[in-house]
Amino acid sequence: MELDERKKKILKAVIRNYLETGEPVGSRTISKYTDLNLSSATIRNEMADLEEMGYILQPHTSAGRIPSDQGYRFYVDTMMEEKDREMVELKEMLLERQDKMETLLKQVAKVVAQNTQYAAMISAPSTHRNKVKFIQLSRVNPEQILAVIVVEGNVIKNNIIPVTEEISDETMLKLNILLNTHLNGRSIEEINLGMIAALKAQAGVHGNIVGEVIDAVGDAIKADEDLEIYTSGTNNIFRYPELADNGKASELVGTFEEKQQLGSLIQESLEDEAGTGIQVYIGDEAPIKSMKDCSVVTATYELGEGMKGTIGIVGPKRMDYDKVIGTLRTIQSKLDELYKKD
Amino acid sequence: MELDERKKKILKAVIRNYLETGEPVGSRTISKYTDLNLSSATIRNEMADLEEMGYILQPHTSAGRIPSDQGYRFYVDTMMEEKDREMVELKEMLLERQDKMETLLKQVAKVVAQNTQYAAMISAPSTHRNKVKFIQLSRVNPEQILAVIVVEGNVIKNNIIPVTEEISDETMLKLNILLNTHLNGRSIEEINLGMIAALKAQAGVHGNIVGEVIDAVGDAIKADEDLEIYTSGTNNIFRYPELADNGKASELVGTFEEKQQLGSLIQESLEDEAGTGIQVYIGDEAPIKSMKDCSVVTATYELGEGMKGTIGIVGPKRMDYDKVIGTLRTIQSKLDELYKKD
DNA sequence: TGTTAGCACTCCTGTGAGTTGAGTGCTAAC
DNA sequence: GTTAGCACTCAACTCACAGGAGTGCTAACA
Repeated sequence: MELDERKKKILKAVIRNYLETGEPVGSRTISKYTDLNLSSATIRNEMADLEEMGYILQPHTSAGRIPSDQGYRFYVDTMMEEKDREMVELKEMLLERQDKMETLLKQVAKVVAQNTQYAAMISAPSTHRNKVKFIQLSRVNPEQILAVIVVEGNVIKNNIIPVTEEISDETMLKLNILLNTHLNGRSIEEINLGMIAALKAQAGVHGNIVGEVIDAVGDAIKADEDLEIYTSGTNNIFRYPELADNGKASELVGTFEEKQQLGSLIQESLEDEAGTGIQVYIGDEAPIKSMKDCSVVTATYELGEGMKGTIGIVGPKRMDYDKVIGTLRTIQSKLDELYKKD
Repeated sequence: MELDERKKKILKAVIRNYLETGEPVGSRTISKYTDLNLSSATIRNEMADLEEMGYILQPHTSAGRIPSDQGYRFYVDTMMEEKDREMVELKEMLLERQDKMETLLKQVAKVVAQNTQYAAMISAPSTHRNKVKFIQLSRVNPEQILAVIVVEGNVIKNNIIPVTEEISDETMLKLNILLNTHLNGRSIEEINLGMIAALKAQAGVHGNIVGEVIDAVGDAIKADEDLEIYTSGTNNIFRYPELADNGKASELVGTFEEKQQLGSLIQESLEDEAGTGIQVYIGDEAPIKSMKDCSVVTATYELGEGMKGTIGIVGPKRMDYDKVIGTLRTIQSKLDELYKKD
């Protein structure tokens, strides 16, 4: 059977109505609130067809229809009319410049959650294939040396190294030069065991310091990889009865707290980039099973230098996709501006 | 009226029973499950007295009794029998040494949540009245200077300062000496406007760099104050019907996500230290209003050098206080050991 | 005087019947 | 192809009623 123009209109009307009310929608409603000028009986026939084709379904015989996952998918793919969202709070927020990435991200998540009334998450931007940019050893006091490692993307790692023996200024200088000449500009793949051994040999009795520094380098690059994720508005899930029942709510809250679980979502969204960087997962499409009754919309954002992160919104399947996607687009461009201004 | 031995026994029995079942407990139950050998009628008389005195209450006329906040309070203050908790996971966890404070705290929170089946939170230890320990400026590349500030307690703050003019090695050295001689060992109160002005004047054209460094010093000390808090097991609240209903659950989840709100609790628990450092807040006693139907137990822990943090457990009023307090005590001592081993 | 048995009373809880109403599918007429 | 009409379905609500747990009170007992 074919999905002609009229069927599409009806499907759209069903979905729109259901997104608003959350109640199954009947033929009479459609007949009244569309410009099709068709009687409810005709609508009923069409709806029976749509059901057969899998776009909508009936919770029970004598109820109206609700969209199926396939229906939502069709809607998202072909019928959406993105709303342009103006977010006052966001503008204000970005006016007072955030120095700390963490604060910025938390704020963005908060604004998104407040604007959409869904749960929001955001991952810190991560660069891949980091290279060492700069290393600095300094003596804090006779027993402690501070190692600062800066890797590309200005991720900074500090490490305090305890030392037993006295270390002269000269030695410190030597170690600094040694480390910088050999490690700067190197990626983690380039720093191999042979190199490490050679460096340690050159450092002589202070080989252990070199060892610690190299460990810290590894950490600095890795730390960047185990992505930090911030969430906001988790409690918005209680707004939607279909998610708020005990079992589901508990699972979802758990997932949002155990942020690692969200990692797979972030990952997938970063990899599978198609054009605009906005992805919609409906029900089982998301890689997290506790979200099987949810829809998830993710957007990748870029903060320059290939620093990519992901923003995600989790809500019920009857999510206001138009609004959500509009919001995410706005955020994308604001973040872009923000970087350019820097 | 006086609270004689028998009344106490009955009160204890009512509370114990209610903690287990969560159902109002009737006179017959008490008569059967205590060694008092009294008939239900007698128990009823006593229970009427206990109700009049405010220790227990009736949800409705024909129901059993449940403890009032006052009843819980009395129980916690005078009748508890702490259980010694052995936590296998904790031991294992602490065996594999955690290098990162953050990971350690998250793990502790997780273990506590899993062991108690309540929601857990933990604040990072913070030292008060920090002093600057060490400052180091270094040139990452011609346009960027990295400032590293170490304050007491080894809190480290990095700041990248963009510069337009070329800065010579000599100037860098001078700036380093200038900053270190004047700022090291100073607390935030000691660094006043006059001092800042003087430093800027001495730095001449590079006054802006000094300004940025001083801002960073402020941040480093402040960063330590706006406490980091980690949570775990938020979804445990769904185990307890009295907390799981939509409105309450939503509020609680919100509170746990907005970690600042938990700050007041942490603060209070740190200040009001009476001996063991364990505090019990029943209902309204806690400074957070979304927890009015909860009980909160907090414990301060010390990681040496006056680094104090707080662990908290949030659950229903019918919390297994004995177990929770036992657990917290165990954690306290384990963390203590951990520090000593260092 | 303290304890207990007995009894009427309260009130939550569960159940089953009956009603309502929204919505459907089908048929026949337009 | 569209529509009016009608019988049918089924969740949701209401209501009455029974059951049961628990109480308070009274009177009797040790």
